[in-house]
Amino acid sequence: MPGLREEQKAKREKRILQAAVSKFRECGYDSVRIEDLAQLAGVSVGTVYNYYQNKGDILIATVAMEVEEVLQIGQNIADQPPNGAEKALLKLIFNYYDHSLNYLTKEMWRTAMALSIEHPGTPNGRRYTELDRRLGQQVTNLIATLQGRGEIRAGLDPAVLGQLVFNNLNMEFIEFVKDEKMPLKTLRNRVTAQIAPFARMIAEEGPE
Amino acid sequence: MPGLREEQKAKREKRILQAAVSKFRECGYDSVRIEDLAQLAGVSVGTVYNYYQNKGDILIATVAMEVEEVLQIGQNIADQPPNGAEKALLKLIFNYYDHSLNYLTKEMWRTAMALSIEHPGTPNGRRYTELDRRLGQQVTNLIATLQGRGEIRAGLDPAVLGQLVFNNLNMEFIEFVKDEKMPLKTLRNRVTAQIAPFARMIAEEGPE
DNA sequence: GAAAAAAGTTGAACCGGTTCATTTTTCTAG
DNA sequence: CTAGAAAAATGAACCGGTTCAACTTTTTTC
Repeated sequence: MPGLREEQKAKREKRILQAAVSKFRECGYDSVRIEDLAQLAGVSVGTVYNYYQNKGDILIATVAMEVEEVLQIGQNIADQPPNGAEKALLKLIFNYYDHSLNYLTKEMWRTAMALSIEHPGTPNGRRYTELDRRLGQQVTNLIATLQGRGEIRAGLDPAVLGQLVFNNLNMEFIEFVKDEKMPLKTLRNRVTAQIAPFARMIAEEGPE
Repeated sequence: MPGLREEQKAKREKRILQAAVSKFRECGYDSVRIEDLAQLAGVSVGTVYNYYQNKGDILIATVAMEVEEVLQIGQNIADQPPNGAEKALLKLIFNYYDHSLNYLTKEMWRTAMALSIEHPGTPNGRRYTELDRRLGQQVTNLIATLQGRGEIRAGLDPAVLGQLVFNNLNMEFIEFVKDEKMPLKTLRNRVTAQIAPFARMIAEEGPE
């Protein structure tokens, strides 16, 4: 049997996370105090710290839920991409972008990214970095699939191209969340402007 | 005449910045307290805040000094690049990388980057972003110069290529500072692996 | 089912960045 | 040279994330 203790632990952890998702979205990460979350979840401040190492940890947990979701969808796209390097790459990338604000605000993304850069060795930092790695891997997988189909030049290393594309989509996403006023459409346009010529180049047959 | 007040203000600001550069390098950004800087600079805590908006502001000021220096050197490279897209791009990029740890530690870079992402609207955040923009512009300028020489395909937009290259070198630099153990050599190798094939592609003549 | 052990909860205290009312220093007018 | 104004310095107090010793609840043992 599960045991009373385990049951209550699970319930508390969930309540804290739910309080966080709702409060962070409503009031913004910075202005939400641990005390607010504790109150909403019906526990004490100390208990919050029994379930999460620190404030950032709570945020990363919510970000992880979101990213797991796009990774799931991305899996299908990477496995069965549409024809054409440009179309396939943009489909995968737009999948990431279009879901990015479903549960998270730009401020939450900024904070999560800042955390992973500032404290890369902490569990939170590592967890976010690991999610990034899996996203990058998915891009590489897509490119490998396209190359297997003969839609990308044979001489190019999928891992290198994948990293290049991922670095780019990630950096553009950072610029997107840094600017509260930038609409998704602009992000899509910017990345299209960069990926389109790149896709053409890696798809072309070499000169001779 | 300059006036006693102005003179003392300049002297104090400089002393605070010097205290910061030395303490941040020696003890690490996080573990240095404003009180430590104040003490070393011979002023009170409140006075530090008269000269800098907050702790991050002091860091950005030191980062800015470093970046201004590489921008200076980069100017010459962008104006008179060596022959060959790959060689020219890598020369500019390695100029950035090789100077990056002259005055700053990886921790200082991480904190500055995190700051600019987390608080993009603040003066500090904007200042760092502006430095990034100028670095990116320099890459674009280099590519435009190469294109003018006929070393890069005429059909490609230098601004797009520049952004693509800069996004990549910037992201790889972030990975570099996130990993305390990664040597500069590894960073150079990683970025070379990505820039080399890219340079070949944008230099090639198109198919027909 | 009672006692001891283990696990978990609690909130007051700590810490360091930041603020601001007060005091000190410098400048200006007469 | 002095009084008043302007500018700047000061450090105690504030604030919120984090810690931890004391307390409560659950589980285990006999």
